[in-house]
Amino acid sequence: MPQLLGRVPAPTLSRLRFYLRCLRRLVKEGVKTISSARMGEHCGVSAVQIRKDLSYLGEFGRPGIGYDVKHLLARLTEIMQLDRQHRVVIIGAGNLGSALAGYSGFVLSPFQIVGLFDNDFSKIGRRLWNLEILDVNRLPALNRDLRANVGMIAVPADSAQEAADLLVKAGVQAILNFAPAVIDVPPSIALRNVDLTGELEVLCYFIDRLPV
Amino acid sequence: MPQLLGRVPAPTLSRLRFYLRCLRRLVKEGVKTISSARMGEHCGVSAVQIRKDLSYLGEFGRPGIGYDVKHLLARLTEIMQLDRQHRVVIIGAGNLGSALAGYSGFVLSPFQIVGLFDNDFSKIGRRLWNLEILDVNRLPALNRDLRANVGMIAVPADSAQEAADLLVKAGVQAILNFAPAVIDVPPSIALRNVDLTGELEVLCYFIDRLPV
DNA sequence: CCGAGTCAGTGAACTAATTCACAATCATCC
DNA sequence: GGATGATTGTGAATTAGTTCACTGACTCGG
Repeated sequence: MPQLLGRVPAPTLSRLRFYLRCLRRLVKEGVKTISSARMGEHCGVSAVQIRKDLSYLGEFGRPGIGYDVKHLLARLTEIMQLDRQHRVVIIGAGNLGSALAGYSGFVLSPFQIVGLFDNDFSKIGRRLWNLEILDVNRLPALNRDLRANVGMIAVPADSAQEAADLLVKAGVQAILNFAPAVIDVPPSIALRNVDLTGELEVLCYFIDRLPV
Repeated sequence: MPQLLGRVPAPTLSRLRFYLRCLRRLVKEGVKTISSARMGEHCGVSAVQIRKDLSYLGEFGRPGIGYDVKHLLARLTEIMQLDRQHRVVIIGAGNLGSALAGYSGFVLSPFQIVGLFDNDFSKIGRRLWNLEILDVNRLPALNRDLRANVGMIAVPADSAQEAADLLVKAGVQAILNFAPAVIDVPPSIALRNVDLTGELEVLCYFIDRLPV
């Protein structure tokens, strides 16, 4: 495992997904090579920014030509560790949890939903998208078989920390938190937050304040 | 409308939602005043950072005391324009769109879902969460009555730009895009993107690369 | 009313990120 | 095979964001 962390700026890492997305489309369209300038147009990032970002990860391009689409995609996929399957459990079988469990974007992706958990006894035992809703308190025990390494938290803010603790105890390595709450996990576990209403709120700030 | 834009750094704006969230909880708990240090612990931001952030928006605190919780909450709410109702339409009545339409976080919030649209004739006309699913092509016309000023895009990447164009034509002022695609809107319209699989992908980068 | 302790606000120093400017590389055409 | 135009990779300059260090306001206890 190349220890690329620390040298790679966080904004660069966030932009990498745009490049991945763009490259996948280019592969589908049969495009063989692409310049940083052209790719920049596609994903709304300056050409220099793309070259700089990629330079943190290695040298992929050829002067005068550009980047080999397939090769760059393969390398980035590898660096992002998307070349292997990730087994995902979801905590919270409410609206959001159910939507995530059935999200079509996961088919043909390296992410496979292997478990759906809740603490509501009226939900436990029912089936959803071919998954049985399981008792969240049994998660650490059940994960010996499930072998999930990624967890998604889709519970109300009050129980988010509790859910996180159970995921940690279950041994996942990465957590995506959708609850509008600050949660605490050991430093060795990767954590990112997605805040729906938060994003909406920030959006409102800009209303009537943008240049025409 | 105070023209606070441009002077306020984007990261500050993103952190504001943490402060809002924290203040709302403090109000509920009956806390009267709070210092930047204490608030920092609550929302995982340094005390100086909080003071600096707030200093971009005005002077809210009193030396030796801290911030008056209710007052600060009211002022931030006003600045973020969350003191008025926002009318929201959702495009895409699939898994994600349905989950958003029924999201419980919106009750008692300034966001009210007033319309749910799709282009799939097998869905149009059906009801979901007390909303009739409407033909997305009629959105610009129907929004004269709906009067939505915010739109959420929950369609596949292919049709995201199309959805955005319809929202613009309908006259919304802000768009929250959940489709994994780069979309283009006039500069006067606020746009933010939420990228579920993208976040998951970035998360994977950190697996096995975090310090123990 | 004085002294000790708390805490907001902020210019200055520092750190991180982006953009600039340009040398080096490569295909192509004549 | 040398000139031309395209394009990468990167040190240097610039810009943006964060943290430091300190001033001055305020409370409280005696």
